Amino acid sequence: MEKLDETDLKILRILQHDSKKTTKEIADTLHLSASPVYERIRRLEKKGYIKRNVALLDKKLIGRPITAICMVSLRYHNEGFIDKFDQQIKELKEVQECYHMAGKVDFFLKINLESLDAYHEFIRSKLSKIDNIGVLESYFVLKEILHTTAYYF
Amino acid sequence: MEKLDETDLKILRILQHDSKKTTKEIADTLHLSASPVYERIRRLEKKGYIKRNVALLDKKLIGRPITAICMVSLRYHNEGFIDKFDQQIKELKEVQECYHMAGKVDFFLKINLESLDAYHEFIRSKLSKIDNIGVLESYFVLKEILHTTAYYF
DNA sequence: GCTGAAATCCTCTCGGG
DNA sequence: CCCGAGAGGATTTCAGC
Repeated sequence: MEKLDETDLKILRILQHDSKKTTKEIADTLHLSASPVYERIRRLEKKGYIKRNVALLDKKLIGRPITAICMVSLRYHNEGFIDKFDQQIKELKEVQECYHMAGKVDFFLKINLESLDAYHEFIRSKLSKIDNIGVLESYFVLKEILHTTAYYF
Repeated sequence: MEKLDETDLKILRILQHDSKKTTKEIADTLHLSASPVYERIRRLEKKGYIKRNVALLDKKLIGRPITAICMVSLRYHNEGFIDKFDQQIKELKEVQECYHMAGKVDFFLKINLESLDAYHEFIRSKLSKIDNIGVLESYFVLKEILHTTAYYF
């Protein structure tokens, strides 16, 4: 698939907001029959445009109300050290997002936990155990103003 | 629903990783028949534990490869000003996440765009048009180390 | 709350334009 | 690329335990 046409884009826009829409429903809004929509979705999945389908949960209801943003700078910046940091971060299930950044801060982390106590314990027993961390700054989310997984395109 | 039992939790853990799993598949792994799994999922949706089901797209393939983290501090902090900021941010489709923070930084924003030029234009023509912004600092994502919507529970 | 069966709807395939 | 039809499954409901 070299390029997506407008129909593909429309399908992606629908599915990134509601992946439970049936092919028939989508077909109806696009004035098509089910088969081409079905085939297109399958192609979009196969080619990686759609990475996965997930349920988004309510973090407060499931008992993980605390979100922290953590800014980390490494002490040493050789390739080996950065790769090792990557690996170690991926082991930490509490980390939802981790980005390697350009600039004076090396990494942004988004961490989700059940309480502030748990955060304290997380920093103490897990994050600070990772070698090579120079600076570590934590910020706490007071309120989620906006949170979507959809892209604007 | 006052409290979730272990079966509910297992269902949520499965669905937040793959919402396309059929009730039958889930029922098999939990050694149940399809009906109770079906009923539980419906209850979990109705009660808000499951907020929505979405397709996660590949941002590079759909042409939105640039992610920026933006830290914003307001000049004035009255209630009215904060609410107004919330409202104005929600209008900006390029903003995927916005958190009101505790500490010297007031807001974290995650912004997704097609290019650095588009980011420049976004700041110039949209973000900086919002009243009351005091400090605005941008960071760019070099590499996404980890990005999941699943919670660890 | 669970099971099993039955009805309905959707998914998925395929012949044809 | 699309349509339409048909077989096989999944969803959804419900009586019974």
